[in-house]
Amino acid sequence: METAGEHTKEPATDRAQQLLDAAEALLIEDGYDGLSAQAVARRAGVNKALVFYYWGSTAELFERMLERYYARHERALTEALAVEGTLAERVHHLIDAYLDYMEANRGYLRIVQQQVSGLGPHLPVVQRHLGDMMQISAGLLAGLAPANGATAARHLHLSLSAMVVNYFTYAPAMGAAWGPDDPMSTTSLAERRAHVHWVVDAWLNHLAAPG
Amino acid sequence: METAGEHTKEPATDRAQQLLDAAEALLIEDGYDGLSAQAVARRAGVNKALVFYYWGSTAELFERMLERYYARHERALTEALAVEGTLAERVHHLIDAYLDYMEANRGYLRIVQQQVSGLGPHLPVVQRHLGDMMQISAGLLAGLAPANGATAARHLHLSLSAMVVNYFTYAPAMGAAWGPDDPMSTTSLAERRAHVHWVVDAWLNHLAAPG
DNA sequence: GATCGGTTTGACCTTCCGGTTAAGACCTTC
DNA sequence: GAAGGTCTTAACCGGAAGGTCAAACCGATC
Repeated sequence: METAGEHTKEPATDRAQQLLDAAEALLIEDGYDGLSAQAVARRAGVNKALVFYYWGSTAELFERMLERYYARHERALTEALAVEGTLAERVHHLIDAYLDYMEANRGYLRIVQQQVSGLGPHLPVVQRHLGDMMQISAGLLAGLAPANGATAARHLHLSLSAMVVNYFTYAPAMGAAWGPDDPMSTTSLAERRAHVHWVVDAWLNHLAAPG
Repeated sequence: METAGEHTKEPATDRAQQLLDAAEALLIEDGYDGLSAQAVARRAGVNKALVFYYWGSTAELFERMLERYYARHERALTEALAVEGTLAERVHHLIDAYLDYMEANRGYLRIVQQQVSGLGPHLPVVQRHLGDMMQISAGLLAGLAPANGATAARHLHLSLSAMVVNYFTYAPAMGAAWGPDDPMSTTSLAERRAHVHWVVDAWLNHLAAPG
């Protein structure tokens, strides 16, 4: 009887975590295409067969990585929502948490985007969590967007998320066209943060006085 | 001496176009991962070797497909910009053209997103065009966003593009969480269109009277 | 020191990938 | 109908992928 090879649940062994971390590092460096049992094992300095011994399959390993990302993300957002304040302040808090998390977890966006746009095998997982996070965020936004239709909370959520997420995806990919500064530098990120906050203020303003 | 196998320039043969179209159809159905010389050939009903006979390599075929998408997209945007009107009207026109193009070319977004987020082999091509389109759009937006910093034209462009693009990427991926209606139905798309227009109006409003 | 369990490894299997090649089919043109 | 280019195909190659397996390792326990 194996101890680690229980593939129905997630193994919590040191080795298993080590492989998970190796996969995450690899994802950040080489993208999703660079992920393979061979590559993960090499990165962790062990034999390829260990990946299957601890995780059963590459699919389960990658899915676990995805779940870990989502768990961290949802916790970050929930914590941000727990802070008291006016509705506007709470939205600003949410944005900050969102940006902070993206900044600290560069591989997260990559794998999610990859799955969604590439009809990847883990799409159901992504789908489920996208729904969950929409509920979290839309619950707050519904407070300031009573109307249905064009200003429905789901639209606001999607746009908010889009403005945050696409910065990390596209600003670095624009190269010199973005500007002289590195989009991932502290000052650039602060500028983007200010932009998103400004947009939200514009929303609030326009919702209050749509002239 | 070959006639079609001139791999330095793009072949314009019927067969070559047929393979290109097959690749595009395949991209829409199965995503970028589903693309392979084998799959493209099978889809077109011909032998795999023809892909290499006409295109030299799968990389060149896919790159040509990408270039074709971008050429169409840039033409659509340029045409939209040629329409006369107030600044606000022209921005609304630009949004409409953007949305129309995305709606009509579902594979486009998929391959671009895939390349950018997956550090794909065609990233340089994407990078170049992202820069070009930024110039096109930012040139217009600069007229209404004089300020540097948080409201710089490049931020407005990125946010605009994000709100359009992410709808097609994420709304369908949210499943039931998005709502009862199919996000790609005519009425849903019209609602999204109204949303983006509303956001732009909010921007203009807030730029004029930032209180 | 023999045994026993969990751990680790190298060697191997199948499948699919991009790509090549030699030969056959086809279609003009003389 | 022979010639010669164009088009198309089956067969093949090397490499890398996911995955399996039996054997070797190794630290406990008796």
